[in-house]
Amino acid sequence: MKTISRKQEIITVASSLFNEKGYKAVSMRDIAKAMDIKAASLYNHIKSKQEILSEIILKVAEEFTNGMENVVNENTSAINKVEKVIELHIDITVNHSEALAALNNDWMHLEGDDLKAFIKMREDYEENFRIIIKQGIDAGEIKPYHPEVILFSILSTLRTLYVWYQKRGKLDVNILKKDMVSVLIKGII
Amino acid sequence: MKTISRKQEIITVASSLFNEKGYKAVSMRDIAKAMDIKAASLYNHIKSKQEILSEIILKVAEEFTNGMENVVNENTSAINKVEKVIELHIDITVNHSEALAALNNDWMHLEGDDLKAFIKMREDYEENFRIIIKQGIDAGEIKPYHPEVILFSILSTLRTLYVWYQKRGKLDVNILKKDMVSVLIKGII
DNA sequence: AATTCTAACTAACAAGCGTTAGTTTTGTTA
DNA sequence: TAACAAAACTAACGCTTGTTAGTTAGAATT
Repeated sequence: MKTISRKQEIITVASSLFNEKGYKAVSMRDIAKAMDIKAASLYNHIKSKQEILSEIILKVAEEFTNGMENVVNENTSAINKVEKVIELHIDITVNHSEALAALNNDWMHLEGDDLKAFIKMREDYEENFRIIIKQGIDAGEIKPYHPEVILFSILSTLRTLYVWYQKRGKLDVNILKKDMVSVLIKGII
Repeated sequence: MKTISRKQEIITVASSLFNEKGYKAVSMRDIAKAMDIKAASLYNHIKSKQEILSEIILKVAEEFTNGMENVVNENTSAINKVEKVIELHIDITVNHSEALAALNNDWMHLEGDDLKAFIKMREDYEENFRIIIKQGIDAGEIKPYHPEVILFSILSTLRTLYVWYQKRGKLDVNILKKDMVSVLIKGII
């Protein structure tokens, strides 16, 4: 089906523009111009501007949710799970760096059920991470700092990674994983 | 002069709204409504919406610049300087948490010289931090990880601190400093 | 009491917004 | 070659945007 691929094209172009200036600062005419068509033509492929935003955000949000689900259900040490979460973030960052801008900065412009779904996913994700860290502390694998501070510190770094990845032109994924795991883990064990 | 204080009031209210929804999603009518006046009345005190944004952003940006200047010129170890930078971020976060939202997410909506000035300040700031870290590595105080990864990791955490500070209701500043310094420093020494 | 200043107001503007309706072009299939 | 579907187009809609002009009410100063 051609329509689906054209829709995907719109979403990709929109992601890139949202990444630069944010959802509210990008008009349908901006998106159209970037594709060399007129704004009205976009509506042959998508229902609304909102739909573009929620497709961008919820798709990656689900990747995070599924990835975290897998990590949680693995039968390994807490430290190993943290390592897996770091790698999950890096994989998603490398594959969807522009979508992450919308996810991080424009999620509040989601509406209705999409907004609710996103917030729930985000809360669940943080809670799972929190549990992993607490288990690590209880097991003596992780230093007994305040878990909230550890969670915040690691998650901030991972969530902002997309900015740096875009700036410092496309580093090698495996080197990135090794370095990030070192810096983020060695501080807490 | 009363005008200055009324202008400050507008800036404070605007900061709060920008913090919630972002610069482009907040209209002059929104700001006015939050102050129980009409949008046109705002222009008795400010020149434009742009002016509100640049006053919010450049004021804190200068605090960062000055703070970093002081740290760089101190005569102590690199680790001690990193510690001072962390404390600088925490102090600014505690005093201007809502302005930091604009600084982090809406700086690209600055225009002309304001935009240029901001970008320069930001680059200089990062460069100063980078130099401190490199000196620490050379002196053997800091582990020889890739300096860029250390810089990115610490700076991401510090820059996102305002979000967590707002969420986890106003923690005690001194405890916060102690915890952050622990988690961020102990990982790299 | 007259004047000046401050800070609000109403009314309106031109431009831009997301979106719809109806039409035409384009490329593929019967 | 005629029919059909996909994807573009033009034109317009109602609404919101930042901002200006001109006016007015109240307080402070002369």
